[in-house]
Amino acid sequence: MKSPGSACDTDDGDPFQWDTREDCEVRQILDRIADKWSLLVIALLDQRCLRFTELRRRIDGVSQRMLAVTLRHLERDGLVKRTVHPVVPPRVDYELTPLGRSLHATIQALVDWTETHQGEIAAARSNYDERLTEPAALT
Amino acid sequence: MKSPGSACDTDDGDPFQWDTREDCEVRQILDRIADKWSLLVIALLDQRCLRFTELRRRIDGVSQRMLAVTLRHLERDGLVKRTVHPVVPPRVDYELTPLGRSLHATIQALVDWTETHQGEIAAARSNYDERLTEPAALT
DNA sequence: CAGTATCCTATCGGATACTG
DNA sequence: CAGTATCCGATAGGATACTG
Repeated sequence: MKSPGSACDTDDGDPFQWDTREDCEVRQILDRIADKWSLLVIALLDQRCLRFTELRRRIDGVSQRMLAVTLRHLERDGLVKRTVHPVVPPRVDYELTPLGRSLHATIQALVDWTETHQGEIAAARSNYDERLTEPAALT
Repeated sequence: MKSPGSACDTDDGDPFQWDTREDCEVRQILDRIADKWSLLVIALLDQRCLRFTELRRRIDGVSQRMLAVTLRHLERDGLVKRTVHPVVPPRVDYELTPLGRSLHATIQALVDWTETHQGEIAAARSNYDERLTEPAALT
């Protein structure tokens, strides 16, 4: 029943299935940190508390809208604490919660991995790309 | 020059800037694992080598197109090895490279974090949401 | 200052049809 | 079996204008 001579045995009898859709828990947090600006915001706020405009200045290229949306998401997930000071002009401080700091520490492992292996990845990409552009060495 | 009475000192004099755009290295791999199917493919292939159709069956809801695109990306980044067996009907095996296994191990930390803290996240969301729907307790 | 509202576009990903 | 090609809708995100 099994195809021999292969490194992979294909007994697809065992029906091990994964939580394939959005109900997978890790998706929730992955969608959060993977969007364009969240990770940057978390990294900055882990250094110190910042105001809205300070964040805008430090994150080059972020639009006012997207910074607001990003902060709202992070606040909703309990990763960022928003503090409104009732003064004029208004002043709002953003800081990481303990949960946010904990997440940032965990993400740091991924950042470190990327720095360590970025050379391998770049090499793999070059290899893959040139293999497509010059299909010369066939023999 | 500084606004006193705040927990946050706002000396925005220090110009610590981040790599805000796509040239940030971690973005490369974050964009890879954060798309809809890559993480699932990596997780499955870390258990064992699989064929195209086997992956399709195990990943409920993935389209033929997106599975192909996902695998091509992972292959290009050197995370997945593609092996074509010259037989009819064609047979193609996919397996993680050592680099891919290494990445999956690193991601696992994030998965574990999510499982540990999903309760806190859910609680924060409920809290945030109900605070919007019932703005009653103001006093 | 710290947002919200509106509009618009680019990319992601699904459905379907076709092929070596 | 293992894809590719084409079309098409949904959504992320940018630009701009307005507000408490």
